Amino acid sequence: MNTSLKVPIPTLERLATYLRFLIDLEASHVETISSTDVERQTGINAAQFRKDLSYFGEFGKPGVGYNVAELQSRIARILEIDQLQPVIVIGAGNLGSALIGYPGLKEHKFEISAAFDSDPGKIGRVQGGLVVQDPSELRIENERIRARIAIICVPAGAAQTVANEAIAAGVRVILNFAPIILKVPDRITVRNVSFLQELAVLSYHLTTEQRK
Amino acid sequence: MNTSLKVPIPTLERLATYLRFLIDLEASHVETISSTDVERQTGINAAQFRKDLSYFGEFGKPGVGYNVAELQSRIARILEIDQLQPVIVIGAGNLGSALIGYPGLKEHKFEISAAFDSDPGKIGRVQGGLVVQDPSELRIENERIRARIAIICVPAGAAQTVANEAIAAGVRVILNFAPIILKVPDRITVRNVSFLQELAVLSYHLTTEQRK
DNA sequence: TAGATTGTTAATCGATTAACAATC
DNA sequence: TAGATTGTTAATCGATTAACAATC
Repeated sequence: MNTSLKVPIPTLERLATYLRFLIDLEASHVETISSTDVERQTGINAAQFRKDLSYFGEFGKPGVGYNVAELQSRIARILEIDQLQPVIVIGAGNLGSALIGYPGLKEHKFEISAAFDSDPGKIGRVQGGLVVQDPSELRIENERIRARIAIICVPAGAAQTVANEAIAAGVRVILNFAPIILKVPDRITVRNVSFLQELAVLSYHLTTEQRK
Repeated sequence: MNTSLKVPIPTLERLATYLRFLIDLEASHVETISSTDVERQTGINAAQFRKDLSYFGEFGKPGVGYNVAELQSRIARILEIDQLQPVIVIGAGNLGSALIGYPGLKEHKFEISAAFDSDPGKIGRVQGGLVVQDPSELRIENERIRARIAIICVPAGAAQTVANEAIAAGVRVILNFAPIILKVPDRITVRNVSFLQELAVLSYHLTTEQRK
């Protein structure tokens, strides 16, 4: 095994893809799979797959392949998706509501434990079984919930402020949907999701015709 | 200028970030900006910024910097975000509805021109000014709309089928929210957005504590 | 044993960044 | 002219992939 501590981000992203794929395989009662099978079915290079796994140990049997159930549960453990993880959502607009109502999260052990919004018209309302709260409650609420993950779906103008509040409340990683670059301390990890960025890249591809 | 045709994907992603940033600068009446300013305010390396732009031409004046308004409009042109682009949304559940109702899209010249869903309970209903249609209408509808961009927000099980239908209807690039790897012809570009993948990567970061 | 497939090393490829001559 | 900053080349860094000995 590759004892180095530096796991490339692309490797982590693919790990999540493998996990999804393995869950589907298990549902279709496939017991064993080889790295070549993975390549055929996902398009991810077989050597890449093996290399990705090598950061975390040995998972297969030479000449045989990988046990689907075992690999699945070991990847889940690596990604800490084997135990329920509380998450807070800040911003209960269209997107926030969609996330709160998304059943896939719970299936992957992410549980939305609280929702916040500064709109007085939303505070106190119930969404997906949660009462929407004022962001000023964030700190006190999170003493109880102890969420380390926050999802930010507020407009760009409010994002930095709520990010600061979330961090003060003990959040350590942030999934940011606001189209803005958040300034955070080094110890905090942020991942940005931007529909507009995705669409912009696709839009460029339209101009150039071909490309794989 | 770097006449090579191969623009790295990360460069395109950053281009979208620059565009957003420049729009904000323009709103604050900043007229000129240097690559060092960009680094200070976005965290993106100054050389990187200059290199990214170099794929598309010359944009600045040595000793002076870049004209914000001009750079903004030229990047918009490169990404084809200077003219209204029709988009179809397939899947009008929580996420699909959120996208249909997202004003940021129109601001960036993406116009959702049709929405489809196979749920009979949704077909015929109006959402965000659009009548939800049966996916079997996709082909005929798109003869009129001529959208080349489709956003897929159906469950995993239905995603490949609707992708095929979208492609048959003339769609050339796909933004896929379904947690599945779509099989598409080489000429089609797909970008995947996966909340679960994002959360999984963040979840891993929690296990390792530090990291930037 | 022969065939298959792993885990890992080494080679390749591509993206980031530092350095600097050219230019305003 | 002196100072600032560009665009681009070259050096560095990191990720992908091919190759293969080890192993079932």
